[in-house]
Amino acid sequence: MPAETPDPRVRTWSPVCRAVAQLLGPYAEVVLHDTATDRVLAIWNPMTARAPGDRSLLGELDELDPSAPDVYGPYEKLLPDGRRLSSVSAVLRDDAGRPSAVLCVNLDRGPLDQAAALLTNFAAPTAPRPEPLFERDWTERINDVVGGHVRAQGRPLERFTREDRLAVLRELDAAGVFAVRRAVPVVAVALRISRSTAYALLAELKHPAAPRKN
Amino acid sequence: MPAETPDPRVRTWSPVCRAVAQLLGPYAEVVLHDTATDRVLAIWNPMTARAPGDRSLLGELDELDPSAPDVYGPYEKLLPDGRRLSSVSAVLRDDAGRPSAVLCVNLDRGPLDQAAALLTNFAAPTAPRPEPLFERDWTERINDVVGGHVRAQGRPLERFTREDRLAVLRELDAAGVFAVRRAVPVVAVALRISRSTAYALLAELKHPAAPRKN
DNA sequence: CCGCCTCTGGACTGAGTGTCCGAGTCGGAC
DNA sequence: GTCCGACTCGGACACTCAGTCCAGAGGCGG
Repeated sequence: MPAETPDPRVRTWSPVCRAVAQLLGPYAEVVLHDTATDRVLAIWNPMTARAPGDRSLLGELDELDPSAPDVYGPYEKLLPDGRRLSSVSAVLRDDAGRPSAVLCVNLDRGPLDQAAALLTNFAAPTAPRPEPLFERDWTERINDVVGGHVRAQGRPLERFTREDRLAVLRELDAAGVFAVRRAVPVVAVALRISRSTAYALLAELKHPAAPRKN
Repeated sequence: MPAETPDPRVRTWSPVCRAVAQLLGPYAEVVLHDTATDRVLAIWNPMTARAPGDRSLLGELDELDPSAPDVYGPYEKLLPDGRRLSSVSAVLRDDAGRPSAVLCVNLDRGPLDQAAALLTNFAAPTAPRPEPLFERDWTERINDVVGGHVRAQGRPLERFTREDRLAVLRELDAAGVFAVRRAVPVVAVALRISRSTAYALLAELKHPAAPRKN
C-alpha cells in the first residue's frame, strides 16, 4: 500500500484498487500505471518486486488508438518464478474522457496444490458487518435507551438539552430503530418532543453541515 | 451491461467495473450504487434480478463520517437461493473528495467452496451453517428463511406451491420482518412473486376465513 | 376447448414519511 | 422591560409507501 501519494489519480482510483485487492486476498496484485510516463503509479498486494516509479513495461496495449477497447483480457501472464497469472487491464479516463491511467489486476492462478488453500481462504472470516440492525421489541429498546440517558444525565426528560436528545437519537439510529415502521412518532413521544422536532433533530444527525434549519 | 447511461459517474467508473466483472468471470457481479438516492446506478454480470434504478438497500455506510474507511469487507452475504457471496464495497469519491458512489463486488463462493472441498478431498458435509447465533440484518434474514425452505422442499423457487410460499411468509412474519419498512417488496422479489401476490398471501395468513380474495 | 384456479401488472386510495413555515416560548443581553 | 436569537410546536403540504382491487394472462385437469 502506497504511503503518501499526492497524485490525484491515485486518490481517485485507490478505493477501487483497494477493494479489489482486498476481495482477492493475497493472491492478486493491483497496479495503477501512468500511461504518459509508462511508470507504476501505485501498487497493492505486490507479487513482484515492483514499486511506484518503476517502469510499467506495458507496451502491448496501445491506448493511443481511440477505437481500442477500454478493457483488455483476461489474458495470461507468466512470472519469472513460474507462477501463472490471469490479468485484466482497464483504461481509466479523466473527466474529459482522455486516458489518464491504466489499471491492471493480476490474479495468481497458482499450482493446483495451492488451489485448495486459495479457495478455502475465500471462505474465511467474514469480517464484522457494518450494522447489527433488527430488533423485535424495538419499543422496549427505545425505552431502554431513553431511560439509560436519563439516568446517565441525572436529568428528567423535560430538562434534556438539545445535545442530550441528539445523543439519544444517534444511539437509536445506530441500533437501527428507525428502519422500523412508525418508529419516529413513537420515539418522539418517548422523548417528549414533537414529531417535527424529532425529524429536525434526525435531519441534523444526517447533515451536520446544516445545523440550523428551523 | 447498461445501455445508454448519461450519468457521468458510470462513465468514470465503468472501465474498472467491467474489468473486475470480466476477471472474475461469471461468478461475480459488480454493482455501482448511488449513495444519494440509495439506488443502483449500473450493474455488470447481475446474479440477482436487480437493475439500474432499483433500491440499493445498503444500510447507510455512513459516508458522513470522514474517518470511516473507504473500503468495507470482505463480508458474507446470502442470496435467496442459498448461494453464499463474498462481498467488498468501496466508497468512490469525486474530484472534490466527496463520496459520489459506492462500488460493490459480489463473488459467488459456491463454485470456489466446491472446488476447495473437492481438492481437499475431505467429506465435510459442507459445514452445517455455523451461526444461528448472530443477529444479522433483516435482508439476510429473508434470504436465510427463503433459502432454508428451498433446501427443505428440495424445489427451486419457481416450483414452489402456494402452501410453500404461505409457510415462508408465516415464518418471516413470525420473525417480525414485516415490521420493517419496505420489507414486503423485498420479500416478494426474494420469493419471485409479485407484490400483489405477496399481499394476497399475507392477507390470507391473517384471515384464513376468507381463503379466496383474488 | 372449457372452466377453475392462481399469479400478475396496473390502478387506486389511504396511511405513513419527511419538509417547511408561522407562531409561541424561553433565556440572556441590553 | 424589551429585543433578539435559539429552539420547539402544531399544522400544512408533498411525496412515498402500504394495501386493496381488478381485469387479463397463463397453467392444468376434464
